[in-house]
Amino acid sequence: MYISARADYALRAMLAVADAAGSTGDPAAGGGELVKAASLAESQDIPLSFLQGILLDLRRAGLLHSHRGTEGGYALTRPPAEISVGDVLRAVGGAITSVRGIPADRAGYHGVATGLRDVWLAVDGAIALVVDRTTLADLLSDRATAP
Amino acid sequence: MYISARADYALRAMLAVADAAGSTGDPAAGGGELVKAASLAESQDIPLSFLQGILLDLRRAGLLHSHRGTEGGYALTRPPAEISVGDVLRAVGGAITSVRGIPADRAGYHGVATGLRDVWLAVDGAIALVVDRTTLADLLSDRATAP
DNA sequence: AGTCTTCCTACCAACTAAATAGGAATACTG
DNA sequence: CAGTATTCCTATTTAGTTGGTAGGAAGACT
Repeated sequence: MYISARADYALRAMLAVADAAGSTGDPAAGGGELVKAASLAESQDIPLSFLQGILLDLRRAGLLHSHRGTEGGYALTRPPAEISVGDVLRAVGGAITSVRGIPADRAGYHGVATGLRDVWLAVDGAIALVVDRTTLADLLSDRATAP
Repeated sequence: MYISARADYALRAMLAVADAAGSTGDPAAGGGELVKAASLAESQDIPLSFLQGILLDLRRAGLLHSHRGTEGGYALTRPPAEISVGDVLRAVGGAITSVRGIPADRAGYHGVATGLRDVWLAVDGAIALVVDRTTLADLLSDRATAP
Protein backbone atom coordinates (compact mmCIF):
# COMPACT_ATOMS: atom_id res chain seq x y z
CA MET A 1 0.00 0.00 0.00
CA TYR A 2 1.40 3.34 -1.02
CA ILE A 3 0.34 6.36 1.00
CA SER A 4 0.85 9.42 -1.17
CA ALA A 5 1.80 12.78 0.20
CA ARG A 6 -1.70 13.95 -0.66
CA ALA A 7 -3.28 11.25 1.46
CA ASP A 8 -0.87 11.74 4.30
CA TYR A 9 -1.39 15.48 4.37
CA ALA A 10 -5.14 15.08 4.13
CA LEU A 11 -5.25 12.89 7.21
CA ARG A 12 -2.99 15.15 9.19
CA ALA A 13 -5.05 18.16 8.23
CA MET A 14 -8.30 16.47 9.20
CA LEU A 15 -6.83 15.51 12.55
CA ALA A 16 -5.65 19.05 13.10
CA VAL A 17 -9.08 20.43 12.28
CA ALA A 18 -10.73 17.96 14.61
CA ASP A 19 -8.30 18.77 17.37
CA ALA A 20 -8.58 22.52 17.04
CA ALA A 21 -12.35 22.43 16.96
CA GLY A 22 -12.55 20.07 19.91
CA SER A 23 -10.09 21.88 22.10
CA THR A 24 -11.72 25.28 21.83
CA GLY A 25 -14.60 24.13 23.92
CA ASP A 26 -17.27 23.31 21.38
CA PRO A 27 -17.70 19.55 21.16
CA ALA A 28 -20.98 19.93 19.33
CA ALA A 29 -21.92 17.70 16.43
CA GLY A 30 -21.32 19.48 13.14
CA GLY A 31 -20.17 23.05 13.30
CA GLY A 32 -17.30 23.62 15.66
CA GLU A 33 -14.66 26.25 15.37
CA LEU A 34 -13.39 27.36 12.01
CA VAL A 35 -9.70 26.70 11.48
CA LYS A 36 -7.70 28.62 8.90
CA ALA A 37 -5.69 26.81 6.27
CA ALA A 38 -2.60 28.74 7.26
CA SER A 39 -2.70 27.50 10.82
CA LEU A 40 -3.18 23.90 9.67
CA ALA A 41 -0.22 24.24 7.35
CA GLU A 42 1.95 25.54 10.11
CA SER A 43 0.98 23.08 12.80
CA GLN A 44 1.67 20.07 10.58
CA ASP A 45 4.42 21.41 8.30
CA ILE A 46 2.45 21.23 5.07
CA PRO A 47 3.09 23.63 2.16
CA LEU A 48 0.18 26.01 2.28
CA SER A 49 -0.75 26.22 -1.37
CA PHE A 50 -0.53 22.46 -1.75
CA LEU A 51 -2.70 22.03 1.29
CA GLN A 52 -5.37 24.27 -0.18
CA GLY A 53 -5.87 21.89 -3.07
CA ILE A 54 -6.23 19.02 -0.65
CA LEU A 55 -8.74 20.89 1.49
CA LEU A 56 -10.73 21.48 -1.67
CA ASP A 57 -10.90 17.74 -2.30
CA LEU A 58 -12.02 17.13 1.26
CA ARG A 59 -14.71 19.74 0.91
CA ARG A 60 -15.98 18.31 -2.34
CA ALA A 61 -16.11 14.89 -0.72
CA GLY A 62 -18.35 16.34 1.96
CA LEU A 63 -15.93 15.88 4.84
CA LEU A 64 -15.26 19.56 5.45
CA HIS A 65 -17.26 22.68 5.06
CA SER A 66 -15.62 26.00 4.58
CA HIS A 67 -16.35 29.63 5.08
CA ARG A 68 -14.69 32.51 3.33
CA GLY A 69 -13.85 35.96 4.55
CA THR A 70 -12.05 37.48 7.49
CA GLU A 71 -13.15 34.95 10.07
CA GLY A 72 -13.25 32.13 7.57
CA GLY A 73 -11.77 28.67 7.79
CA TYR A 74 -12.60 25.00 7.72
CA ALA A 75 -14.58 22.71 9.98
CA LEU A 76 -15.66 19.09 9.98
CA THR A 77 -19.14 18.33 8.72
CA ARG A 78 -19.46 15.40 11.10
CA PRO A 79 -18.03 14.63 14.54
CA PRO A 80 -14.58 12.99 14.50
CA ALA A 81 -16.01 9.68 15.69
CA GLU A 82 -18.04 9.43 12.48
CA ILE A 83 -15.19 10.06 10.04
CA SER A 84 -12.99 7.12 9.26
CA VAL A 85 -9.48 7.03 7.88
CA GLY A 86 -10.92 5.28 4.85
CA ASP A 87 -13.29 8.16 4.20
CA VAL A 88 -10.35 10.53 4.00
CA LEU A 89 -8.23 8.22 1.85
CA ARG A 90 -11.01 7.75 -0.65
CA ALA A 91 -11.68 11.48 -0.76
CA VAL A 92 -8.21 12.23 -2.04
CA GLY A 93 -7.11 9.00 -3.62
CA GLY A 94 -9.81 7.15 -5.46
CA ALA A 95 -9.52 3.39 -5.27
CA ILE A 96 -7.47 1.99 -2.41
CA THR A 97 -6.08 -1.04 -4.21
CA SER A 98 -5.12 -0.79 -7.84
CA VAL A 99 -3.18 -2.90 -10.31
CA ARG A 100 -1.08 -0.71 -12.59
CA GLY A 101 -3.46 2.15 -12.09
CA ILE A 102 -6.70 0.35 -12.80
CA PRO A 103 -9.03 -0.71 -9.94
CA ALA A 104 -8.32 -4.17 -8.60
CA ASP A 105 -11.73 -5.59 -9.42
CA ARG A 106 -11.36 -5.19 -13.14
CA ALA A 107 -7.83 -6.43 -13.74
CA GLY A 108 -7.72 -8.52 -16.89
CA TYR A 109 -5.98 -11.78 -16.16
CA HIS A 110 -5.93 -14.85 -18.30
CA GLY A 111 -4.52 -18.34 -18.30
CA VAL A 112 -2.64 -19.43 -15.25
CA ALA A 113 -2.83 -16.01 -13.60
CA THR A 114 -6.61 -15.92 -13.26
CA GLY A 115 -6.55 -16.41 -9.50
CA LEU A 116 -4.59 -13.23 -8.86
CA ARG A 117 -7.66 -11.07 -9.10
CA ASP A 118 -9.12 -12.72 -6.01
CA VAL A 119 -5.94 -12.04 -4.08
CA TRP A 120 -6.16 -8.34 -4.77
CA LEU A 121 -9.79 -8.30 -3.78
CA ALA A 122 -8.93 -10.03 -0.51
CA VAL A 123 -6.18 -7.50 0.11
CA ASP A 124 -8.56 -4.68 -0.62
CA GLY A 125 -11.03 -6.07 1.87
CA ALA A 126 -8.38 -6.48 4.54
CA ILE A 127 -7.23 -2.91 4.13
CA ALA A 128 -10.77 -1.60 4.16
CA LEU A 129 -11.42 -3.43 7.41
CA VAL A 130 -8.62 -1.51 9.09
CA VAL A 131 -9.10 1.94 7.64
CA ASP A 132 -12.87 1.93 7.87
CA ARG A 133 -12.90 0.88 11.50
CA THR A 134 -10.42 3.53 12.58
CA THR A 135 -11.93 6.97 13.09
CA LEU A 136 -10.37 10.34 13.64
CA ALA A 137 -11.60 10.20 17.22
CA ASP A 138 -9.71 6.96 17.73
CA LEU A 139 -6.53 8.54 16.51
CA LEU A 140 -6.94 11.60 18.67
CA SER A 141 -7.37 9.51 21.80
CA ASP A 142 -4.22 7.64 20.79
CA ARG A 143 -5.64 4.14 20.79
CA ALA A 144 -5.09 3.83 17.11
CA THR A 145 -6.49 0.49 16.07
CA ALA A 146 -8.79 -0.66 18.80
CA PRO A 147 -10.28 -4.02 17.80
CA MET B 1 -2.22 -0.83 -2.20
CA TYR B 2 -0.63 -0.20 -5.55
CA ILE B 3 0.46 -3.24 -7.55
CA SER B 4 3.14 -2.12 -9.98
CA ALA B 5 3.61 -3.67 -13.39
CA ARG B 6 6.81 -5.21 -12.10
CA ALA B 7 5.02 -6.96 -9.25
CA ASP B 8 2.16 -8.05 -11.45
CA TYR B 9 4.47 -9.47 -14.10
CA ALA B 10 6.61 -11.18 -11.48
CA LEU B 11 3.64 -13.04 -10.07
CA ARG B 12 2.35 -14.05 -13.47
CA ALA B 13 5.79 -15.26 -14.47
CA MET B 14 6.18 -17.30 -11.30
CA LEU B 15 2.80 -18.88 -11.84
CA ALA B 16 3.70 -19.71 -15.43
CA VAL B 17 6.97 -21.30 -14.34
CA ALA B 18 5.20 -23.33 -11.67
CA ASP B 19 2.56 -24.44 -14.13
CA ALA B 20 4.98 -25.41 -16.87
CA ALA B 21 7.18 -27.37 -14.51
CA GLY B 22 4.26 -29.12 -12.88
CA SER B 23 2.49 -30.08 -16.08
CA THR B 24 5.49 -31.73 -17.72
CA GLY B 25 5.31 -34.56 -15.31
CA ASP B 26 7.92 -33.74 -12.73
CA PRO B 27 6.21 -32.74 -9.48
CA ALA B 28 9.44 -33.19 -7.53
CA ALA B 29 10.52 -30.73 -4.89
CA GLY B 30 13.21 -28.43 -6.25
CA GLY B 31 14.30 -28.89 -9.82
CA GLY B 32 11.53 -29.28 -12.32
CA GLU B 33 11.63 -28.39 -15.98
CA LEU B 34 13.51 -25.36 -17.18
CA VAL B 35 11.29 -22.75 -18.80
CA LYS B 36 12.71 -20.17 -21.17
CA ALA B 37 12.09 -16.47 -20.61
CA ALA B 38 10.75 -16.14 -24.15
CA SER B 39 8.00 -18.68 -23.56
CA LEU B 40 6.99 -17.01 -20.31
CA ALA B 41 6.84 -13.68 -22.06
CA GLU B 42 4.62 -15.06 -24.74
CA SER B 43 2.24 -17.02 -22.56
CA GLN B 44 1.50 -14.03 -20.31
CA ASP B 45 1.96 -11.14 -22.74
CA ILE B 46 4.96 -9.59 -21.03
CA PRO B 47 7.61 -7.61 -22.94
CA LEU B 48 10.59 -9.94 -23.08
CA SER B 49 13.41 -7.57 -22.23
CA PHE B 50 11.44 -6.11 -19.36
CA LEU B 51 10.70 -9.57 -18.07
CA GLN B 52 14.37 -10.50 -18.04
CA GLY B 53 15.12 -7.83 -15.48
CA ILE B 54 12.30 -9.11 -13.32
CA LEU B 55 13.48 -12.69 -13.55
CA LEU B 56 16.86 -11.48 -12.42
CA ASP B 57 15.33 -9.97 -9.30
CA LEU B 58 13.50 -13.19 -8.58
CA ARG B 59 16.69 -15.16 -8.96
CA ARG B 60 18.63 -12.85 -6.67
CA ALA B 61 15.87 -13.20 -4.09
CA GLY B 62 16.35 -16.95 -4.21
CA LEU B 63 12.97 -17.80 -5.67
CA LEU B 64 14.22 -18.97 -9.05
CA HIS B 65 17.33 -20.64 -10.26
CA SER B 66 18.49 -20.35 -13.80
CA HIS B 67 20.65 -22.08 -16.33
CA ARG B 68 22.24 -20.59 -19.40
CA GLY B 69 22.91 -22.06 -22.77
CA THR B 70 20.99 -23.94 -25.38
CA GLU B 71 18.74 -25.86 -23.02
CA GLY B 72 18.68 -23.08 -20.44
CA GLY B 73 15.77 -21.49 -18.65
CA TYR B 74 14.26 -20.87 -15.24
CA ALA B 75 12.83 -23.10 -12.54
CA LEU B 76 11.47 -22.64 -9.03
CA THR B 77 13.85 -23.30 -6.16
CA ARG B 78 11.00 -24.51 -3.94
CA PRO B 79 7.70 -26.24 -4.62
CA PRO B 80 4.80 -23.87 -5.40
CA ALA B 81 3.14 -24.63 -2.07
CA GLU B 82 6.11 -23.12 -0.27
CA ILE B 83 6.25 -19.84 -2.18
CA SER B 84 3.82 -17.16 -1.09
CA VAL B 85 2.54 -14.16 -2.97
CA GLY B 86 4.24 -12.02 -0.34
CA ASP B 87 7.59 -13.61 -1.12
CA VAL B 88 7.26 -12.58 -4.73
CA LEU B 89 6.06 -9.06 -3.93
CA ARG B 90 8.92 -8.44 -1.55
CA ALA B 91 11.41 -9.79 -4.09
CA VAL B 92 10.56 -7.13 -6.63
CA GLY B 93 9.11 -4.33 -4.58
CA GLY B 94 10.78 -3.84 -1.25
CA ALA B 95 8.44 -2.71 1.51
CA ILE B 96 4.75 -3.47 1.03
CA THR B 97 3.37 -0.43 2.79
CA SER B 98 5.15 2.88 2.44
CA VAL B 99 4.32 6.47 3.27
CA ARG B 100 5.58 8.86 0.61
CA GLY B 101 8.22 6.37 -0.39
CA ILE B 102 9.64 5.65 3.04
CA PRO B 103 8.77 2.45 4.95
CA ALA B 104 5.69 2.74 7.12
CA ASP B 105 7.45 1.96 10.37
CA ARG B 106 9.68 4.99 10.30
CA ALA B 107 7.29 7.71 9.27
CA GLY B 108 7.99 10.85 11.27
CA TYR B 109 4.74 12.14 12.72
CA HIS B 110 4.35 14.74 15.40
CA GLY B 111 1.67 16.46 17.33
CA VAL B 112 -1.89 15.43 16.68
CA ALA B 113 -0.91 13.02 13.88
CA THR B 114 1.14 10.67 16.03
CA GLY B 115 -1.44 7.89 15.90
CA LEU B 116 -1.24 7.56 12.12
CA ARG B 117 1.88 5.45 12.27
CA ASP B 118 -0.02 2.71 14.08
CA VAL B 119 -2.69 2.71 11.41
CA TRP B 120 -0.15 2.07 8.69
CA LEU B 121 1.41 -0.70 10.72
CA ALA B 122 -2.00 -2.28 11.17
CA VAL B 123 -2.63 -2.03 7.43
CA ASP B 124 0.73 -3.55 6.72
CA GLY B 125 -0.07 -6.45 9.01
CA ALA B 126 -3.46 -7.00 7.42
CA ILE B 127 -1.96 -7.10 3.94
CA ALA B 128 0.82 -9.41 5.04
CA LEU B 129 -1.73 -11.79 6.47
CA VAL B 130 -3.36 -12.18 3.08
CA VAL B 131 -0.33 -12.27 0.82
CA ASP B 132 1.75 -14.48 3.09
CA ARG B 133 -0.97 -17.08 3.48
CA THR B 134 -1.64 -17.38 -0.23
CA THR B 135 0.81 -19.59 -2.09
CA LEU B 136 1.40 -20.15 -5.75
CA ALA B 137 -0.10 -23.61 -5.34
CA ASP B 138 -3.29 -22.06 -3.98
CA LEU B 139 -3.58 -19.84 -7.02
CA LEU B 140 -2.96 -22.66 -9.43
CA SER B 141 -5.72 -24.75 -7.91
CA ASP B 142 -7.99 -21.70 -8.16
CA ARG B 143 -9.01 -21.48 -4.51
CA ALA B 144 -7.27 -18.17 -4.14
CA THR B 145 -7.70 -17.11 -0.54
CA ALA B 146 -8.68 -20.10 1.50
CA PRO B 147 -8.98 -19.02 5.14
C1' DA C 1 34.12 -22.44 -33.60
C1' DG C 2 29.34 -21.42 -33.44
C1' DT C 3 24.91 -20.92 -31.58
C1' DC C 4 21.70 -20.35 -27.91
C1' DT C 5 20.44 -18.46 -23.72
C1' DT C 6 20.83 -16.03 -19.52
C1' DC C 7 23.01 -12.00 -17.54
C1' DC C 8 23.93 -7.10 -16.97
C1' DT C 9 24.25 -2.14 -17.79
C1' DA C 10 22.82 1.98 -19.58
C1' DC C 11 19.44 4.58 -21.51
C1' DC C 12 14.85 6.78 -23.10
C1' DA C 13 10.06 8.18 -22.90
C1' DA C 14 5.83 8.90 -20.56
C1' DC C 15 3.52 9.64 -16.65
C1' DT C 16 2.45 11.03 -12.02
C1' DA C 17 3.24 13.35 -7.73
C1' DA C 18 4.58 17.43 -5.50
C1' DA C 19 4.90 22.02 -5.21
C1' DT C 20 4.32 27.03 -6.92
C1' DA C 21 2.14 31.22 -8.68
C1' DG C 22 -1.40 34.19 -9.56
C1' DG C 23 -5.57 35.52 -9.81
C1' DA C 24 -10.72 35.44 -9.22
C1' DA C 25 -14.91 35.14 -5.96
C1' DT C 26 -16.76 35.87 -1.44
C1' DA C 27 -17.61 37.67 3.14
C1' DC C 28 -17.01 40.59 6.77
C1' DT C 29 -15.55 45.46 8.69
C1' DG C 30 -15.73 50.17 9.25
C1' DC D 1 -19.52 51.37 -0.38
C1' DA D 2 -14.57 50.93 -0.32
C1' DG D 3 -11.15 47.83 1.72
C1' DT D 4 -9.21 43.78 3.41
C1' DA D 5 -8.85 39.01 4.63
C1' DT D 6 -9.67 34.68 3.19
C1' DT D 7 -11.18 30.76 0.60
C1' DC D 8 -11.40 29.07 -4.03
C1' DC D 9 -9.70 27.60 -8.54
C1' DT D 10 -6.60 26.91 -12.58
C1' DA D 11 -2.30 26.72 -14.96
C1' DT D 12 2.47 25.76 -14.77
C1' DT D 13 6.87 24.04 -13.27
C1' DT D 14 9.83 20.55 -11.38
C1' DA D 15 11.50 16.16 -9.92
C1' DG D 16 11.14 11.32 -9.51
C1' DT D 17 9.31 6.87 -10.69
C1' DT D 18 7.67 3.50 -13.87
C1' DG D 19 7.45 1.03 -17.92
C1' DG D 20 10.01 -0.27 -21.62
C1' DT D 21 14.18 -0.72 -25.04
C1' DA D 22 18.96 -1.65 -26.84
C1' DG D 23 23.19 -3.78 -27.04
C1' DG D 24 26.28 -6.36 -25.77
C1' DA D 25 29.27 -9.79 -22.40
C1' DA D 26 29.45 -14.34 -20.11
C1' DG D 27 28.43 -18.93 -19.88
C1' DA D 28 26.73 -23.67 -21.90
C1' DC D 29 25.96 -27.06 -25.15
C1' DT D 30 26.70 -29.18 -30.01
